[in-house]
This record gives sequence, C-alpha cells and structure tokens, in this order.
Amino acid sequence: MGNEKILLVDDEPEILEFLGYNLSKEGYDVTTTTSGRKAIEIAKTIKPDLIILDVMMPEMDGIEICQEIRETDSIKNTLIAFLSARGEDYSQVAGFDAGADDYITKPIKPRLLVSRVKAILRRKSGAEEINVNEQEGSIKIDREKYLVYKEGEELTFPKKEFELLALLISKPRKVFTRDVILERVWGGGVIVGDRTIDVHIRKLREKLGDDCIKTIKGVGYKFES
Amino acid sequence: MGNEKILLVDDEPEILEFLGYNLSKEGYDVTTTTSGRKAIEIAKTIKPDLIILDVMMPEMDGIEICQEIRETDSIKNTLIAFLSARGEDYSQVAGFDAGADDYITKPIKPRLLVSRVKAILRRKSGAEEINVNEQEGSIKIDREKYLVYKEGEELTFPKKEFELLALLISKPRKVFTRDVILERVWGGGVIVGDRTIDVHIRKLREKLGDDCIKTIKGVGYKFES
DNA sequence: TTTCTATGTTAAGCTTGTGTTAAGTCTTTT
DNA sequence: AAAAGACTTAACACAAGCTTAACATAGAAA
Repeated sequence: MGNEKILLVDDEPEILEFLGYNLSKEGYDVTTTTSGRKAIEIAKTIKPDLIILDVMMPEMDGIEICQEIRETDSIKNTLIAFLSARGEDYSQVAGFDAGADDYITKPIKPRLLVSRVKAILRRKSGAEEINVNEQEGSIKIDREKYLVYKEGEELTFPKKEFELLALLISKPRKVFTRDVILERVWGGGVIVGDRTIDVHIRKLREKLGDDCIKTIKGVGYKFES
Repeated sequence: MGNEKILLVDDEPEILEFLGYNLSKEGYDVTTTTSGRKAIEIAKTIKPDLIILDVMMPEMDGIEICQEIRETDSIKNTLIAFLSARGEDYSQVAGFDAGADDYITKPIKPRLLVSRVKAILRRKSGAEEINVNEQEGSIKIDREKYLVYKEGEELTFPKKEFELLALLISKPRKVFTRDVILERVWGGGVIVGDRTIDVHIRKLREKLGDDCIKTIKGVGYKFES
C-alpha cells in the first residue's frame, strides 16, 4: 500500500501550491483541485484518506461539498478537514454540523498543518484499524514494539500472526470475515489456499489460549477477552 | 448506559464553571478539577470519554498531563482536547505531538464548544454506532458482533438463523413471504425443500420463545416483540 | 364433518467449513 | 552454504449446521 492520500480543494491556486508542497514533503500523496464540483468526482476516483476543503469557495462551498460527500456511499467515511479564515465562527459550527472531522484556521503555518494532518490521520487508523497498543483484557499488543503481552508476559510473534491478531484485536468482538482478513492482512490481490488463515488462527490459539479467538462458522472470526 | 463523561482540567475556576455549565446542559456528565496532578488520578477512577485540558497551567501543564495519560495503560486511549489562548501556535504543535485529539482555542463560544465536543465524541463512537444493534423490544441483534441479545443475555446463532432473524427484525411486524425470505437469506438461485424455512423458524422460536415470530398462514412470517 | 393444504415437528443424513498435522517452499540469518 | 524461521500447501478428520424426509397438526374450504 502506498502513502496516505490527501485531496486539497481551494479556489486559490497559491494556497493549493503552498499546502501541497508542505504535505508532499512529508510523504503524502497530494492531489489538488480548484473546483468544488470536481472535487467529489476526484474523491470517488482516488479514494483519498483525507480531504481538506476551503470553507469559502465560489460555486460550491466546502460545507456543501462535505454534505454531499457524507451522502455518497463510496466515500462517506473519508476524513474531512475544513480550512477557514480565523474568526469565522459561524462557519465552524456549520462545518462540524455538516460532518467535518477537523477544522484548520488560516493563516496556516506549515509545521502546524503537518502536525494537524498527522493527528487527523492517526485518529482514523485508531478508530478502524490497527494502531498502537490496544487495550482489552489480559492480551495487549504494541505495534510500535511489535510485541504481544499476555498477562504481562512479552511475546514476539511472526509478522502474519501479529498482523492477524492486531486486526482482530483492533475491534474486539467484531466478526472479521475471511475476505476482510485476507485483504487487510495479506493484501489485495494475493491468492492463498483455503487453509492458510486457519493455520494462523491455530497458531494464535496455541499461543494465547483457545478461548480468545472465536469462530463463527460461515462468517468469520472474532477476538474476545 | 449513562451519559458520556467529560473531565475538565483548568486552573481557573470560572472557566471550569463556564464550560461545565454548558456541557452539563447538553447532558454530559461533567467532572472538574483545577489540579493537573489530580486530573490523572481522577481520570483513572472515572474513566471519562473525553478529557479537556488547559495548555497553560501552573505546576503541571496540559501537555505533560497529556503525555502521562498516553503512557498510562488504563486510560491511554481516552480522547483528549486542549484549550489554549488564541495564537499560541507553538503549544498547538506541541499538543498534537503529545497525542492530542483536538484543539479548542479561547475565547470559547458555548455553541462552538458543544459542536466541537460532539464532533470529537462522534469520531470515537462513530465506527461503533454505524451498524450496531438494530432496534426493537427485548430482542436485539448486533450484526457486527454477530450476536443476538435476549433480555440482555448474549446469544450466538448459526449463520442462517441469524440472517433470518435479522431479516425479520429489520422490519418488525412486517410480514415476509417465503419467497422473499428465500431470496434474501438463501440468495437468488438456491433451491431448497419446503420445510427448510420452517425448521429454521422453529429453531428461532426454540431459542427466543414461541411468541416472537408469528405465522400468517398462506402468507409468511413476521417478527413481534 | 370431512377433506385439503400449509405449516409444525423431529430426527436422521449429508454437506461444507473449519481444525489439525506434517511436510514442503520460501526467506532470512549466520 | 547451511540453518533457522516463517509462511503456505496438502491431506485428512471432524463436527456444526443445513437440509431432507416422514409424519403430525391445525386451520380453512367444501
């Protein structure tokens, strides 16, 4: 998987360039557009991780775009941050009501912008993905150190086992289907045999105890503490 | 379950009172303290959903508190928002680096504050809220966890039974014909015998009580709470 | 009432998904 | 190059869950 993708939407090209420059420098994949209407089409195509919208734009403003994105299935969960001139408190409220995830005020300082973007993206991965150490029960993981803790004891897991456990533990009790597991742990186009997942599940159970991963036949697996 | 809990930390009692008043009015459970050091102890005790920290405080400032929270297992995933006077951009950067989830600038306008807090909390619960339990009566289902709740008790159902129940419960009191059930639960081209649906209905009745699914002879079945 | 039909009930059989083990391939380390 | 570790595959076992068959019952129609 490539870098995280950011779509910038603002009617002023200089601002696009300024923001774009600073974000690409940080390794993000940046796409820009000056047209609010096009923004939605582009978003549907490139599926960005984050969309940064200027609130004030001619034709279609950020709030309208935001609302439309929130109503478009394929991209409704994309993170959205607004840009606005300082003091436009009215639009800030409206923005959050429209479903914004964050709010950035102009004038923009590069370091601040980058910190903020990182924070926003970190939230996303926190919510729905594998992130740093996750709580729950006596089994914990620390993604940074790549360690699994079982009742305080530190264990080192091979990559696939770790990623699989991390995925399951990222949302305890949620059922993950084999499809999803394959996609998230093995990655998109990989083709592996039927038993591959089972075998890894088995190894996890061997190490963590049989009760911590439950099978829902015909559906998938879930982690339980 | 109770309301969402917010812990406010600021050295100025007037601000605590002002924020506390506005947030309790919205139905949040608010706890306040003027001591940064105490804040962490309190957080460990009450496990708030969100902690709002003033950046500038004597003794122990918001950033230090934030760092310590992020290093304390039992509360490390708590949402944290910072309060700061406008223009303290340095601390804003430092705040995000320390692991803040949001940043609120003074002076604070009540409506804005509330919008913002809602947005922060929505993020957290966002993912869980989406398809959590579908409503109705003492029997609920949670598709994500693949669980059925009967008077609070958690039950695990086999796939077909679950899907059948989910279908019926998706529109309580609506009658679903056998044709529709076959198509929605078994899928298009599948051919199964006459008694298959009955048997599954029977199993549901066995587990949930006879009264919850009603037969309309010659028509179909419906769920009633 | 009798008859007919749709559904209820039960248990047995079959199917398919998953568990399990071990061996094989690929990778990394030394 | 050898050794160790990680991942995948193959083969078989097993059982939960699904379906079926056979018979029972109830309600509607004749």
